[in-house]
Amino acid sequence: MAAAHRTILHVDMDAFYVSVELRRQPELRGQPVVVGGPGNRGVVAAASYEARRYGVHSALPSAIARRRCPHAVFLPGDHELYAEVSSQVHEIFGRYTPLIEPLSLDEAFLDVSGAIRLFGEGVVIAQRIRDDVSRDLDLTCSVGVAPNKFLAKMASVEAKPRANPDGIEPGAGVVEVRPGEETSFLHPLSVRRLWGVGPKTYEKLDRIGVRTIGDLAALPESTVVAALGPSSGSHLLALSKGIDARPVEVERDPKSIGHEETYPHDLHDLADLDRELVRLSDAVAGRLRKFGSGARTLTLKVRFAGFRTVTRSVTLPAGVDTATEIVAAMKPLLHALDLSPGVRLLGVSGSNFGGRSEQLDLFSSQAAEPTPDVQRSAAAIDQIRERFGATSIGPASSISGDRLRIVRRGAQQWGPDQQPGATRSGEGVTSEPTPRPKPGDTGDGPNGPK
DNA sequence: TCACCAGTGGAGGGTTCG
DNA sequence: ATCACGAACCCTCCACTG
Repeated sequence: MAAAHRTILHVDMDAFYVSVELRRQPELRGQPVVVGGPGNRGVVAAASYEARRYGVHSALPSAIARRRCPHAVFLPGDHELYAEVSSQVHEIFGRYTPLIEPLSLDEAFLDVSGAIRLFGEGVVIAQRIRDDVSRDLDLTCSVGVAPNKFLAKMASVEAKPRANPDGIEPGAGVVEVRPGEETSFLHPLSVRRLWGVGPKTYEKLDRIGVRTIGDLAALPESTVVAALGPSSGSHLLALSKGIDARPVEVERDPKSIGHEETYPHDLHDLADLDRELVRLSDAVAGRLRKFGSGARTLTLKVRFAGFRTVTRSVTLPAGVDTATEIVAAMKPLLHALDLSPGVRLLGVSGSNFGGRSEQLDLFSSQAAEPTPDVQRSAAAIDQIRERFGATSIGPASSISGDRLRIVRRGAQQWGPDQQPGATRSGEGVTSEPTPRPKPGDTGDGPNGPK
């Protein structure tokens, strides 16, 4: 039988990317430091608490961050290093429970219900994890302890340090919401804090007089469902009462795989767009093969100058996993659009998995079925990249006219570097998907409790 | 022929999160 | 006066089937 209640931890690293940078540049400690895309079209991925005092926070456009805090040190970011450190953090979690659900490089849920006999209460485990992380990795984190994921996440926010214009308040480090305390903890908070309430949903709730989580919890389900729809409505109402039965899920298969890129300058030339389409398709195809499944549905995303965004999709009879096939499906969709305003962003993604794609072994010629050339050459490309690096080979049509280098900027994380003249060779597009900046990390930010 | 119903899957857009 | 990237989920509309 299931336990009477679970003990869930939400662990959130403090200013993660910045803190990792400070380990190798200790002379920057105590200064405002920002990690993110430096260009005009970039955003902040992480800000030190010193920088947050000036209103700099995750997802803030870099241009604004620079204005708010001109003396801040801006660093470009090193995703590979953060991933490496993240796995070391993960290893520490593993000392206490195998039930770990990573939310991003710097956040995870842990179900420690079964670890209490061995290590002590939830808060004890939380503190031990903080001690381990501090001692072994020289990093700090904040931990929420609660009977479910939602409350644990809310609690970790309360546990965090806070930056105001006047200074930095250290956080409690660990905050627990005990069974029975759910509503007293939750109800005074702004409904904006609910997981799933963004600006639009807040607007709808505001119109029916809901400001706090308590306001929402007091409403009949029919009212909430009428305002927000059946799915979101009943879900948010449950959360407002502190109810969240979602389990900590150790491994979840992705439901879509895609790449998109914002360009330092809007693209007008169809040849440029076609070339970019090939590049993105090639990146997606490579990841589909690595994942071991073809995508039946392919979606093209175009953001025009002026920010209007459209998507166009097709569903094929069978899954595909080669650049050739993806380009063949996407090109007509792209060409059917009026591209005259100029294109700011292009994206390609695959979903609806299930098509064929066994990893073909190029050099042992025992392919089970007769293999189309496209697939055999795709497998060859994967192997060459495996051996010689992601930039070693790319589609001929992704080579830009004015230089002989294969242009694979790919794995662009927080926006274009901008610098119009500078060439950038960079990492292959086939690397892992990009992480996140998160506005909520600051604890208060632009929209605190009203 | 029309209207309606329920279910399904696709297309397109929107919202939210990290 | 500036807004990245990757992914999940939701909603609405529509075509089609029976």
